Amino acid sequence: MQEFTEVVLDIISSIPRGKVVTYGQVAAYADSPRSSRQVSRILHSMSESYNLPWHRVINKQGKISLTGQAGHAQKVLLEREGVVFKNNKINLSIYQWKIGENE
DNA sequence: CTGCTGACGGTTC
DNA sequence: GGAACCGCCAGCA
Repeated sequence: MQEFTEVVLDIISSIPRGKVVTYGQVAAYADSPRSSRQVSRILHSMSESYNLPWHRVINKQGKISLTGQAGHAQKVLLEREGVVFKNNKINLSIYQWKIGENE
């Protein structure tokens, strides 16, 4: 068992292309189901310097939490990976990745 | 060390 | 069905 941050980063870097995960999923897998906020915090902090697919992390609403430029960029990145946006939202039933299932 | 903040989630009203 | 509130816990000043 590593640090919360370590686990989160590991998960983010393990998200398969064309799939997405929610903050709650990552937090739960990192042994902190209530730390969904920290997930976003880590992403924002680490993804700037690391090559992390932060755009594959969204909220439970299937939407992008960010607004404006950043949110738009994330949408574009996901669409490039084959993710289809439904009314500016993602169908989690299809694109939500099961952590630990398979890469 | 203390306190505040926050890409959110779940529950309650 | 939707809005509001609380909880949670790692970073950072």
